[in-house]
Amino acid sequence: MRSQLARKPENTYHHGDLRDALVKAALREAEQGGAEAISIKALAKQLGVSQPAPYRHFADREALLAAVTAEAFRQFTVMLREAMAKPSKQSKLSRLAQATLDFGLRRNGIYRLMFASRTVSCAAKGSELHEATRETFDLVIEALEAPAVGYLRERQALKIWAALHGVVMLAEQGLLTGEAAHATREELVEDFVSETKAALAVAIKDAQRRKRAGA
Amino acid sequence: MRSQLARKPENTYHHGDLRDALVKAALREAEQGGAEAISIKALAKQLGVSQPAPYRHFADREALLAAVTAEAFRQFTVMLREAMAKPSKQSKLSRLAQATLDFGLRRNGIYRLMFASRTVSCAAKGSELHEATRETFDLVIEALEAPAVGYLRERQALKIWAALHGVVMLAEQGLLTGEAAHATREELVEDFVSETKAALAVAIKDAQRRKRAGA
DNA sequence: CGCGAATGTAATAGGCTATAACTTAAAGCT
DNA sequence: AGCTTTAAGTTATAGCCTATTACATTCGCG
Repeated sequence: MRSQLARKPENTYHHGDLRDALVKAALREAEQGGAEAISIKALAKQLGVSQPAPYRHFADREALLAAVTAEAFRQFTVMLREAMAKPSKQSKLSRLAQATLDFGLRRNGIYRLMFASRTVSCAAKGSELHEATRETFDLVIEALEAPAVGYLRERQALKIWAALHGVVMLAEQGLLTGEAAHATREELVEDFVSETKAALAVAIKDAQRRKRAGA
Repeated sequence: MRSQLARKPENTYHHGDLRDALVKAALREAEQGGAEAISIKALAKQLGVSQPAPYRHFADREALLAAVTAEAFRQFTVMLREAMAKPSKQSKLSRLAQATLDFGLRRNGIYRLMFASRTVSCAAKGSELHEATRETFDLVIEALEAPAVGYLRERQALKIWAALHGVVMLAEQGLLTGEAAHATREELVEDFVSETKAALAVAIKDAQRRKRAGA
């Protein structure tokens, strides 16, 4: 198998691994401009194949976008895992949160593809994509480092996950820049992290008290 | 001036108010499908004018999108004001929050145009669009119904604003549906509302104590 | 009334998606 | 090895969309 980003060599007929090369190249295009920046024709040219060649691997543009988004989720998940595994003074949750913020801003085109496009919300319930989003969310639960306490752990995970996405959104929109901000993105994120930890601590203590009372 | 949504009458040369009609019609198209659903050609046909006619009013598609987004912000702001003004047992903040959620889900295509597209983040600092986003944010501050306490009021506004956007995002993505959710969107939003009120109350008491100590 | 500016039209160029019909090469079978 | 099947790529082409150019019509103001 040949390198995935390579152009087709001049005098060969087959590319070698066009499908993968398309996804990777599309991901690079989407980094800044989002889904709109992905053009099948342009990708084909870039990789040195004819325009219709990509259609051997993807039924249409939507199918390519779905594959790209799934790959984006995989990369995102890997990145979060690394951030959580890295030894640090910060808590796992804090590291996950800051890593999410970083990803959302640095690779915003891809981030929008993942969290603000129709591609995902249209994904069927059992689809590769839908599973990928749940897997990422499971990572958030893991980052809480809390025992299961009824449904409260999932709820806290949902809440901080939502809050993080919101911070990325506002930051990208320019509401968190300039002198008007009164708080950096990182500070806001840490606020949410602390609140989550506090709420979880209360929930855990409550659960223990109920357990003792019941025993 | 003729009705803004009307087609051009059969035998007239001028439409009457094409610019406005284009914006309104585009807004209707974007309601479900977002920016991608807006086609200048299709709009022209719909309104009974030739394809190039819209270019008399907008330099290019981007310009139309910007105008549509600005109009969307105006409608959004009006809607929030109405929700806040309506007499209710709920607090202003709660009503603003639930109204935001409602708008974000019901008119998701438009919502994405407003909060998750490049159109806004590319808007210059003094532009119509940038001002519109700030105006909306000022409404959030107003909804807090709290006195200015250093920068803390703005910070709380930013936080709940971010959280609300995150909830819309997750809901649209399907993470808040099904048995797995353990919390409705509305409950999550109310959680954030309560936390914001609590945090503000603390901040206000703190400020008063500092004032007394200083006096 | 008449003229200029605003607004609309027809014709056209160029980019993109997607399909159809044909070609090449790789992989499997005897 | 030689034949066949199939995966993967090519050329040609249709159709939609954006955008521009050159021309036509109407509105409104002096």
